[in-house]
Amino acid sequence: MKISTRTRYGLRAMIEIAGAKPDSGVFQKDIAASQSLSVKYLDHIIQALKTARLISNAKGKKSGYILTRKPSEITIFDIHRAFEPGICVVECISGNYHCDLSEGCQASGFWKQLNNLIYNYFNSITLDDLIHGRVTFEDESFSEEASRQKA
Amino acid sequence: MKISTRTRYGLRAMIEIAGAKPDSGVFQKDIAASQSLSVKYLDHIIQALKTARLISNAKGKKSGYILTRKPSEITIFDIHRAFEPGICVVECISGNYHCDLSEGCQASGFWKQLNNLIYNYFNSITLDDLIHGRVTFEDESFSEEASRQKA
DNA sequence: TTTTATCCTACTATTTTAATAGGATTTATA
DNA sequence: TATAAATCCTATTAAAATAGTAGGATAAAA
Repeated sequence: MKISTRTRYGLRAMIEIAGAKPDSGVFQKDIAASQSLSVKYLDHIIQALKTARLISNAKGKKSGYILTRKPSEITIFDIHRAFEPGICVVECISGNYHCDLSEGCQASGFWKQLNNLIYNYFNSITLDDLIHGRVTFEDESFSEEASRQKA
Repeated sequence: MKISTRTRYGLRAMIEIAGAKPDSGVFQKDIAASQSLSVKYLDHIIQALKTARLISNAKGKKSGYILTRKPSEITIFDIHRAFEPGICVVECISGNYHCDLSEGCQASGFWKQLNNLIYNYFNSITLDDLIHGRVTFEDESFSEEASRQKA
């Protein structure tokens, strides 16, 4: 249950582009610098965002990226979809998958609900919410219990 | 964002054990057969559940597993925890992680909320809910939009 | 025409996960 | 008391996914 680093970097890149002055595009090298990534690596991430038509730029030397839509019109699901084909927590709930056991599988409903929960969340939050600090989590205790990690 | 197959099989094994007649334990070979897994592979999964003290058995030839608690007292989070150290959708929100950018990271709140959402869901559903069919998902349209997968 | 920046594709390395394998231990039972 | 059935335990291999690097083509501003 890990979000890929590409998606994480992609979201941060979007936040950075969204936060720039409206008239000036943002360069890859600046994003790379502020996020401590090589320009070459960030390149993939930027290209994925561009292919998904979330950002655009002029060609040539004076390029630099801007959003194609207002931050309030870009959901996190849109950004996630630039890097992943969709949200699918287990293969066996995707459309064309056939499972011999699915007839009586008492777990599939649980996974479908989980999938839906995540999808609805991703779809309900926009880039605008993030850049205006409307999505925060104050309670420090959550990480103790739930997000314990390998040493 | 994939649930590991071990966790999936583990959940199904728990459902199978929970669904057995109360007085008779369930054998690995029977679970393996009904889920089309080798006994050797299922072995790992069963051992993880046992280490997590979710199931127990007698030693020797007439073994066979039973739940250590009532299904209503076993949450999906308990089962998940038998296979994973915790729920952690991105490394950078776990307790002892330090991120240079976290000072002004406008994404971390989003990830923490996601983590919490999943944790609360896992914690709110019990094995009893599953074996009595209380967790279902009827709407067929969800998979079209959200869970599209690679061909 | 040189420089800056994106664009595009291929590749390598790393890590994670899935699955197999071999044999030790325990105990019912023939 | 031997043997068969079952779990227990550890090591290893195989496969897949992901992260990250590399090289050069292209476009346009200076």
